[in-house]
Amino acid sequence: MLETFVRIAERGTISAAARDLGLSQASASRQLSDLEQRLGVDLITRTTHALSLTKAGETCLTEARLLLADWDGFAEQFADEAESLSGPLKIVAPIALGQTIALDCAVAFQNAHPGIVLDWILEDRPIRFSETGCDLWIRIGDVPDDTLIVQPLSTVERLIVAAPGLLPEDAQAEPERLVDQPCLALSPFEGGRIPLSAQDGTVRDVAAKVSFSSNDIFAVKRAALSGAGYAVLPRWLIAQELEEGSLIDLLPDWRAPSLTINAAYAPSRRQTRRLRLFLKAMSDALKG
Amino acid sequence: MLETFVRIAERGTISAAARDLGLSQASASRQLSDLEQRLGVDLITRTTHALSLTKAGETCLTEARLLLADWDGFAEQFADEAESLSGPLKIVAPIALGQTIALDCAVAFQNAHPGIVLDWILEDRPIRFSETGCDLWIRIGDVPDDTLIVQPLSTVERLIVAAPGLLPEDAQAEPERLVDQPCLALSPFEGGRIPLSAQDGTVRDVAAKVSFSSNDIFAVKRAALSGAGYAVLPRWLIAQELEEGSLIDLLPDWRAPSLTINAAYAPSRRQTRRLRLFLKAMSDALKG
DNA sequence: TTACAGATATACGTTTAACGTATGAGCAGA
DNA sequence: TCTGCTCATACGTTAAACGTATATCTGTAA
Repeated sequence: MLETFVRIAERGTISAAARDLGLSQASASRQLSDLEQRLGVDLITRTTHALSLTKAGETCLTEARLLLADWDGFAEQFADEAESLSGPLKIVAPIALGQTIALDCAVAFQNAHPGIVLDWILEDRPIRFSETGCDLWIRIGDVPDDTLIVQPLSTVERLIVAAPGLLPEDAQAEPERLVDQPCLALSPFEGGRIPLSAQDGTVRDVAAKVSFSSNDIFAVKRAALSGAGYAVLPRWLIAQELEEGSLIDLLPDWRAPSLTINAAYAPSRRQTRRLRLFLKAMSDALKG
Repeated sequence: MLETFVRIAERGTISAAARDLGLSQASASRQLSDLEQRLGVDLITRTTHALSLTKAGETCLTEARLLLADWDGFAEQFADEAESLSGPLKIVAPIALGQTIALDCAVAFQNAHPGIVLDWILEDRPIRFSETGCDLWIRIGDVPDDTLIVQPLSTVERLIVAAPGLLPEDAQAEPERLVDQPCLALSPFEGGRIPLSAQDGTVRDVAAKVSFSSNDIFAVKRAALSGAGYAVLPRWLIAQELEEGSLIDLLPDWRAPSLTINAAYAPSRRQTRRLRLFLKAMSDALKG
């Protein structure tokens, strides 16, 4: 009943929700009516071709999701630990991360637990998490939603790199060597300055001469590989290139501020075991 | 289903729970079996004449109560504000408080909302709240259960009083005048000293010569009224006697440490409206 | 020891609630 | 206008839940 309502709200149509749940359209429609009557409020205003949540429907949706998650967690806590995991797991991740190491981890998790059905959504922009029906939101940097529980998974080391030849390799290199070089920036890049810090805590600001910027980090990486300039890139993205030597660490003693990879989820009283274990797996993978 | 399980656990027999819920004994028994099968765990070990919760049953009970409370709160939040309150409200209160002003407040609340069914339990000793099935626990002083949400309702001013004649009334009286007088103590009374503080913050410890002690505050009050000595009593207990003059404030400038009246309840995501309003009424009554 | 009162679990027929199919009406896009 | 999709309602069917009846067990009192 609650599940049907949530599904209807997510899919935007009663018919689609009914198909999802293996119900007839008539049943889904009736369940929604019943719920509305039981609560004494209209939840969804229906025209024949478009549904929209009422004000009460909005709050009902978020509350219902929490309630369902609580119930899932409740039922699951008694399940035998040895029992295999199963069930849906819908996750939003940053695009670049979700195409590479996070994806590897997720796929490995799915292989280890064949009963799990992963829905892997890539999206860099902030989302209204509660409206997405997702179980987990992986995000680099702050999570702009204080209704969620945020758990840091790992930190991202960011290096100044370029293709060999742009500058000679130099273990003692100082930040000032960057000022005349073209910078390949990941937009939005604000302020035009790159704050760098050394291992001993010294801090230095370097002006960046941006010659290329993109909102796609793979494009920035490719530009760097082609020798177009230097870029600030996370280690996980360029680990292989560093090893191969196709990119080199221009300032081995200096690092751009590290970012935090956070995991955010709805504050249900007891999270499902599959989410708990997925979080653990992801945390281990990102730290290792 | 969950409700049936909780009721069975509370009543200790399936038959009684079935009667409470208006079900046949067979249905209640089957619902319990179904729940156990669904969770895959034995919740209650049954012999023909006695039930006892298993380990899993214990945790299931507390979780189920929270889940049910959440559901109640969920369903209720859409109810029309104008609708009258109804439903059960089971409350544990300290004996003396629950026989006097708190009782007055509770009865007034019940009169204002005839649909409410109050179950008013008086108990001074710490309880295992989650095992009682209560909605609210009113307690003077600390609440020894950190799984609960604690909300201070009011503070209790405590005066040094005695019947007239024990000592002459004296607006400038100093604590030292007590040392030779018999003290009527509420047990447990530990340390043998009464810490007093003046309005200006001055603190003074007075040794108490205990000649009488009781675990019943009404007995202490009565002993004081009979002139047996002085006592430390809360203002709400003796407001009328002070007005009549049958007890007098021996140290008008000094007070024993005040206590806090706390309200504690289970951390459900959304408390029921009746509990919320009762708390407000009780808070107003105790502060006024 | 025996009888009884009160407890639980199961079997079986019945009632009730939920479901699916079918149908009519409404709206969008071709 | 026509087609394809939507939602709501009516109706017959299916499945779940319920109650009655029954067998069994146990603690208590005769």
